Amino acid sequence: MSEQVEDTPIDRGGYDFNAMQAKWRPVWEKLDPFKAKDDGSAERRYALTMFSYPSGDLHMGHAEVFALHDVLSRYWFQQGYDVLNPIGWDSFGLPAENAAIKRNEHPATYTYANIETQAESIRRYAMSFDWSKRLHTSDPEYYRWTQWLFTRFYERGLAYRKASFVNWCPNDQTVLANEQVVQGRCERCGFEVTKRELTQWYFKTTEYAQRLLDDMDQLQWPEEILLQQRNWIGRSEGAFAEFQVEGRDEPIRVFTTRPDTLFGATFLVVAPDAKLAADLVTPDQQGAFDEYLRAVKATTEIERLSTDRDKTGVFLGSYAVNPVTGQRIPIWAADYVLADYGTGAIMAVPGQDSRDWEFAEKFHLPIIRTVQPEEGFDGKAFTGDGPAINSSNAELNLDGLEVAEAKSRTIDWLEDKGLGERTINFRLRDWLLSRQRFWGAPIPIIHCPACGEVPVPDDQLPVELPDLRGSDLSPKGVSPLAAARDWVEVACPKCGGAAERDTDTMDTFVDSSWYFLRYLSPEYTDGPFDPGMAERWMSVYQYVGGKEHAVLHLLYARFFTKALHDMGLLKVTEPFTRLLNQGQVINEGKSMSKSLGNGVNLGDQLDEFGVDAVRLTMVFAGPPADDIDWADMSPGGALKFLQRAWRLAGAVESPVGTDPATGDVALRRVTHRTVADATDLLDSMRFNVVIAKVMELVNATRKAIDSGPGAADPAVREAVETTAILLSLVAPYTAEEMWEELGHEPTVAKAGWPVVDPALLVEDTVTCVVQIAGKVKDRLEVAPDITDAELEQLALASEAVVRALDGRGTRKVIVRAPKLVNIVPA
RNA sequence: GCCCGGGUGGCGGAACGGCAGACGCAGCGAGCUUAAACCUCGCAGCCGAAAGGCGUACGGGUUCGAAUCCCGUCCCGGGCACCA
Repeated sequence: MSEQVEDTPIDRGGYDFNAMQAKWRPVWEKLDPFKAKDDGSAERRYALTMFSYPSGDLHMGHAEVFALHDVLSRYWFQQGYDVLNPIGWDSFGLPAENAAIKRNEHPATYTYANIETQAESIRRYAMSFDWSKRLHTSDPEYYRWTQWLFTRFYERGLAYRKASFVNWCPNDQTVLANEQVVQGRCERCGFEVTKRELTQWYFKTTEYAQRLLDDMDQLQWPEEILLQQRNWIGRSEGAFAEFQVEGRDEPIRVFTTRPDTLFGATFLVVAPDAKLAADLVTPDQQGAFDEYLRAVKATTEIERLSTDRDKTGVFLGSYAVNPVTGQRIPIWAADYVLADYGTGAIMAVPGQDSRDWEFAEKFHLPIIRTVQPEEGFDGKAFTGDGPAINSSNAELNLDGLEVAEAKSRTIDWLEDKGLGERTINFRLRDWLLSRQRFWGAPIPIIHCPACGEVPVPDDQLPVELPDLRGSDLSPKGVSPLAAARDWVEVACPKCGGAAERDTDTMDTFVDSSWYFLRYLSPEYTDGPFDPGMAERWMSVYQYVGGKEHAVLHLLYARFFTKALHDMGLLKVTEPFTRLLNQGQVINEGKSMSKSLGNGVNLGDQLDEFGVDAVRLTMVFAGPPADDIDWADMSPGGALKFLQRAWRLAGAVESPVGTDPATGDVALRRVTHRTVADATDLLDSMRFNVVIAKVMELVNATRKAIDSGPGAADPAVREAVETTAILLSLVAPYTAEEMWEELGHEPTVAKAGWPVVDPALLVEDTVTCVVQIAGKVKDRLEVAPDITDAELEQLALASEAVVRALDGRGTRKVIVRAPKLVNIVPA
């Protein structure tokens, strides 16, 4: 498509976006208008966009999120807020490491080269960032504080190490957090995830589960994201219940949401990979169990998760006793029970649970219904509500009770007997944060044979990465750091004896869980951030970014903020008050990818249409949250509009400073109405409609010049100056050029938001619609202050109404002066 | 399977329960031009010559009045998915 341009150069009528871009960039860089003042002269607003991962140059997705983010930031600048709008890079991570292996160099080389490329592109894209706040998470000055925070978490027991079966990506050769496993595949590379038993570092996110739920009502976030987080946290109310095991002192504890069905518990199931299973297996079942466990470990997550998969399991040889029936019930191991949810053991109630039913059917275990299914129910397990049946013993009688009542009676009984209690369980797991890769912040822990885990003292931070490159970094299943012996071997900070550094690095999501705090004071050396700055600027007023981070970054950042609050480091408990999720930029109905070959190169688009036209296209495409199919867009149309707007500036004939008061009232009304509408629309983030309104203003101004009061009318200057200011949010180069043409000094970015004269929002006449039975029959031009009675009379006298009524009387007349009359004929 | 979104012209999308289709793209016509491009102006949901009728996925309902609210159905997109 770019060939056309080369063949027949389009006459831009003097509008030359390349020249504008070259002309204004240095001027703006000198003026540096977007630095946060922090002097108390204006209300503060922290505008944040998700920082970039430096994997290459900017792409179409960046172009969209930046365009939307910049509209808001520039809008607030124009309104006079003291805006903090920082930019930085999430510069640790695997791609740099993989590139370094391939090119036999240090990951930093690739990383910082890409950062420079992106920084240059961002400047060209005319983003209103405060560059003095710039940071990179891979700088030692940054990760020093990531490590400092880790040790604070460690001291409070919020960071700990444990062995368990963890998600392992065989391709990236590292463990993954739960949140990074999507449909059984590695979120990053798409490889099938397997399980490995490893000792890993965790953050205790579960300790904050309830507060993460509760504080959601402070957040003005898309409901969709809140819902996803709610589901992810997965609160469920129920009870623990204890089952005595034959020949064992310790009972088995299970978690159930249906304590009312206890009478129907005909067997127990434990997770095969839980320690409990190994404890319970009897010698004669040992062989069968070992074989089963081996098979379970060999299954990939994908297989395990497939719903239509047959239930598998093995009898452990032991028996427990149902506490209400006294029945002897067998204990099985099966992989439909998860080791790390609840207690890793369940009471199976096949009558009321479809998974248990399936299992019972397959292995010929008894099924007892304890809830009366509704009339005509022909299914298997009945999971609905209904009266309890088969549920009584000498002490407890549930028969006839509805589920809710039966639940609470059972729990009361269990608590009474010391056999269990009411509880709440969460689906959320602790956050696995250690990674066996190089390009990340080293975990600041020293393992000492005498003292155990010893956090690196604050004055020895940062623990800098050793200089490894090329094949030193290739994945070996253990961290590459382990091979750097002179780095690993250190003196224990406590006893001075020989000790070793922890060789894992932190998940890059740790870096991004607090970067918005470091932005406040990136040079600060007395702590991770300046507490005064945090008090003045937090929480982030508006966060803009993609919804792919719904349960990853956004949940982790919330967790960090709460933990920091509890440590007394932060006043606020939530990081981001408002959230805007932009859609994706796709092409021809599919997301852009190399394999599909449907990628659109941002650089090409910018070369062909210019920065302003691309930004305008992104903003005008539709509601910010919707995906943009680039194939449906017309950056050429956006460019045409910008030229049309720009030409207005050259047409204005009145001198700068002309008082608009004597100008053409009709055009002035359009101008002021446009500003009023745009203000409301921007406040509700309906940017595409704002653009439509500006287009209408441009059209009205053109008409005023050509066939109205003419180019010398003061209202024309007012309209064009307003256009320039409104356009400065989305097309800064064009707007600046117009502003200069109009006789002003740069920069239009801080010209100030136009003031609306309320008197000009009142129209002379209003179009009143006259309907008969809801169908429009006539339109009347009436005074805006017409009374209901007058209007009704006028409407009934209308020729069209008389014709349509055709002699029928009126049954009812609804009058909504001055806009509408609806006549209901008899 | 469960839970969310969403279905409006050829296309992207507008529309406090009150003129459906603003604004734009593509299209058509006119002016300017030797011609074209650019630019400016105009037309444009569908059927119909017109009057008029029909139209916001489909079927019902509430209402003086429904794209908008309620119920049911279908389709598309997304999230979760053995969480006891």
